Amino acid sequence: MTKQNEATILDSITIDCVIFGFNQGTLEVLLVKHADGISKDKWGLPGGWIFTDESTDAAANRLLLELTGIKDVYLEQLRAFSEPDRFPLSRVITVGYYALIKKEDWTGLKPGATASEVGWFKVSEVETLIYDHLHILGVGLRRLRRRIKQEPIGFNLLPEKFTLLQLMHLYEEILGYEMDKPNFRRKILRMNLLTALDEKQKDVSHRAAKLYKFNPDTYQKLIEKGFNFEF
Amino acid sequence: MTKQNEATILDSITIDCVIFGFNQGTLEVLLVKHADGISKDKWGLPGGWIFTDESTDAAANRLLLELTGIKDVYLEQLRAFSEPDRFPLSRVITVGYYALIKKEDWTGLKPGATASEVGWFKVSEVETLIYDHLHILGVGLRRLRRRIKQEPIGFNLLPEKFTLLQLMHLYEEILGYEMDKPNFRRKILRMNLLTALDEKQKDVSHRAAKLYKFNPDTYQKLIEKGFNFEF
DNA sequence: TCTTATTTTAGTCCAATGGACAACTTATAG
DNA sequence: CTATAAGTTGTCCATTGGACTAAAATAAGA
Repeated sequence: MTKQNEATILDSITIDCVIFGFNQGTLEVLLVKHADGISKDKWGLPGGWIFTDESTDAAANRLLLELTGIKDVYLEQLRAFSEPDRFPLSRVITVGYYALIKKEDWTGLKPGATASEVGWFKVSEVETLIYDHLHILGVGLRRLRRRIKQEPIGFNLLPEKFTLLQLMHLYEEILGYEMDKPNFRRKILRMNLLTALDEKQKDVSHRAAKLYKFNPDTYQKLIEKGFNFEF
Repeated sequence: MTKQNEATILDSITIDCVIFGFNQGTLEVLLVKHADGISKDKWGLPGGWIFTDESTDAAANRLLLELTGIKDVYLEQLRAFSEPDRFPLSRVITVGYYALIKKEDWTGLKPGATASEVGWFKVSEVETLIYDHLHILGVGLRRLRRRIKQEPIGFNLLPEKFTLLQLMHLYEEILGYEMDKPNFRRKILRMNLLTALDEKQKDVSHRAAKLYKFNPDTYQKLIEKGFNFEF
């Protein structure tokens, strides 16, 4: 986190991003190991500075693209984190974001990224991070838990095509409790948000589950009719 | 909005606050008229600078105390607003807050406040504000609508003692639709959040309604048992 | 072809809830 | 005494959520 161009970068404000991914039934977060500075060799959230001519939203999107090479990511601001002593060297306020990415799109660190090392970690196993990043992660997780019950954003963590059971496992992992399979099916299908595909799972040693995809357009139309997603 | 002390105030970050009040069945917001500068004589949200040794939460609380003289106000951060051109003279990011105050506590502008004029306006009738303040107000209103369904925060807008019908009217006004009296009573009383008082309304030309108060301690205990407020 | 695994799918049961509605009771000011 | 508007009780019904049972389907592998 070194400033590259004093003239075009905002002083004393940064962004930090909680990037969630879902892999084999567990919720993961992308962390970076700092290459130098006072937090050398310690893990933290990916972050960066904000150009004077861009919004924080734009800065967060740029960071995400730089770091992952992925465009059009689900991204939402958490809030500003501003404790005076949160950053030990100077007074820096950070604007936190969280992002949901499909791990299938992740092809490894983009060449030329500044961090010395990046890695995916199980959210439940992250215990220490630099500065107040553990706190920001916690806020991000709570926000995700709340949002996923009110808006169909979970699909951003799954591949384009998924089975209902995968979706249920996603909910179970994030919310932290188990669900009933038949009831889950009924409830989610009743909403008419999913399109059943003519495809099935492959390479499984049991009856292959049908694949579905989430239909954002349908969702929009339902919203306009007053539909209220709720889980 | 002029800087008073270059040395102890953060550059390029401000706070702005949407202060809601409830008066005779309508939701109101506190606005200030700027005394000078490019937005002289125009209405906007109350805002201010942040000291280098305080968090934005602390700054918002300080602002509220300076402006209203009221302590212990319900206050929640909305988020950072950061469009590069939101403030015409320079690049300023603002952290938005919204607050709920009991209008009975409001005794007029605190002497010595900087704004030339302050006033309460019906939220539904506010049409123009300086900078992006109308946008911030909108975000605040949406947040209030969402929160009031999930957490018992509406009481912060009512007097200490209130009738069930007053509470219902508060919900109706904020959410924008009418409710059924008997059903509302049943639902809210079933939650056991309210303590019935031995007092009644006075000076009404009909049967006086019983007064209730909200009990935060009871709420806390219920939360710990897994209770989930929902309206 | 048979077995095994696990999903898909259909269906039941019950308690709780929300919404709509009717109607009666009470108390207060004037 | 009366008009007023709140309090209060209760019914009805459609919907939902949760718990549970169990049968049918199908893909891989032996």
